[in-house]
Amino acid sequence: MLARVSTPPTFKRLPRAVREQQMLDAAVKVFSRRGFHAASMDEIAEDAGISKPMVYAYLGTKEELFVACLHREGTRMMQAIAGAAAPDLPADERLWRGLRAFFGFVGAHRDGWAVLYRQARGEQPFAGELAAMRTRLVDVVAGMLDHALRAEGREVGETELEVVAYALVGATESLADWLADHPDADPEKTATRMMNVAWLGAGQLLRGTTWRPPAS
Amino acid sequence: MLARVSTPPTFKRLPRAVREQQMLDAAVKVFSRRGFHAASMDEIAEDAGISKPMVYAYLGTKEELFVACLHREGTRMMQAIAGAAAPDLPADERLWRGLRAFFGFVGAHRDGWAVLYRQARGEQPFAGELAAMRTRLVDVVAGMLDHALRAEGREVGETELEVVAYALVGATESLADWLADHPDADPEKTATRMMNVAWLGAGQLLRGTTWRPPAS
DNA sequence: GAGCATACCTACTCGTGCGTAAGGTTACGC
DNA sequence: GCGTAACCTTACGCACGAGTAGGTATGCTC
Repeated sequence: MLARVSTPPTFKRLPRAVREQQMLDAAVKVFSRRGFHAASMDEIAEDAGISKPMVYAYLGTKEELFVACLHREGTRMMQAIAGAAAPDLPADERLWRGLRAFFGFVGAHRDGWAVLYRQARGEQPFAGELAAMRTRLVDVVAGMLDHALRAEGREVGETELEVVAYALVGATESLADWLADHPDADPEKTATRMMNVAWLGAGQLLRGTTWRPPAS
Repeated sequence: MLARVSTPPTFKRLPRAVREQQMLDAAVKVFSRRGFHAASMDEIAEDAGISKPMVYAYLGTKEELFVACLHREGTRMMQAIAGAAAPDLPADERLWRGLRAFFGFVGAHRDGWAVLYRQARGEQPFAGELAAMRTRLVDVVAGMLDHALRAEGREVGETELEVVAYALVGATESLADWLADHPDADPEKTATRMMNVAWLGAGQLLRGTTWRPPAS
């Protein structure tokens, strides 16, 4: 009450949709800085310029809030990538565009997405959420490889394909981390480097060249 | 006291070194099942067949305990890999042996190491610990690539090298996760697959072949 | 300008789990 | 056979943070 006197005009009453976005912004920021567990609802509320019960009223429990963050950021990323992927282009062109979009997105949301991603990997409750996104990505990549293979009349076992896709996605994530940790690095250039590793490696595989273990 | 009567011979007094290993075993098990935060010291103590204050007396706080786990498992892994790396072999042979040792290790410690690794990525307090191990790995790989490059009279910028190494390490970790999630998958085969992607891709790069972005 | 819904707050409860104090028991040296 | 040191216990203090109860202000509708 006493404090109220000094801040009468500060409290703007805002519509729900706006406040929800502010809360999500704050949540992403705090979660990414502190990690899921170390982040407190109080801090998120304070950072959003609002009180804690409002967060509960709008976004639910802490876990639900985190999932909401994951969804918003994940959806944004998927859209950014999907927007760049014209399905009737040659495989390397599609891969290139996808990678460029992906690294562009990570570069623009450094502490946003990459760190949420890191977070969600460990925490049991969200392993599922994240695994789903990852699986979608792997499937997309595997599909692309498969498509390119069939176009050349070749074919490869399903597991084989999945594993290669897994490796590529892993390499890409790893470079995304690297990018997030190097604020002055160029996303475009990073995408090119990834493309080099991925395409030369995968390209060889597509052409039927394989490496065989020595007889040891 | 009453309970004591029914269990007089149960309590073996064991030397510190033995108990410490038992505690670490239990800690690795519980941390990997529950995750760092969800794991409770009580459960770890119970699983080790000992009471909580003993854990504190020997291994210190929860964070210190986790770091101790990380160190033990990390050291074991590094040794497994180092033991397989004769420095005077050709680069692809060395890479192959390293990968085989690595996947062999992960295969043998599925819920041990791979999951701790996943854990440590997110949690702020351990980002440093893990980053150090990762950096060592990246340096080893980068050194190998550099060595192979110079042998062919070629040379590449330092960042370039680091990034490629980063991508390879990321892809390898990703496959390690895949392996940990597929209990009946063959580590040897997984290593071969990784070798395919890595070596064909890196091999091309070594030979000077590079992919260039289209003029868009 | 009464009524009603929505935005928003302060100030609590309560569980959980880290870390510890204080004391009991076994082995071993002398 | 007795001290002493290491081993091991039960039982607690205490902080922190998720989630809530209950109340106040604001604006919109008729």
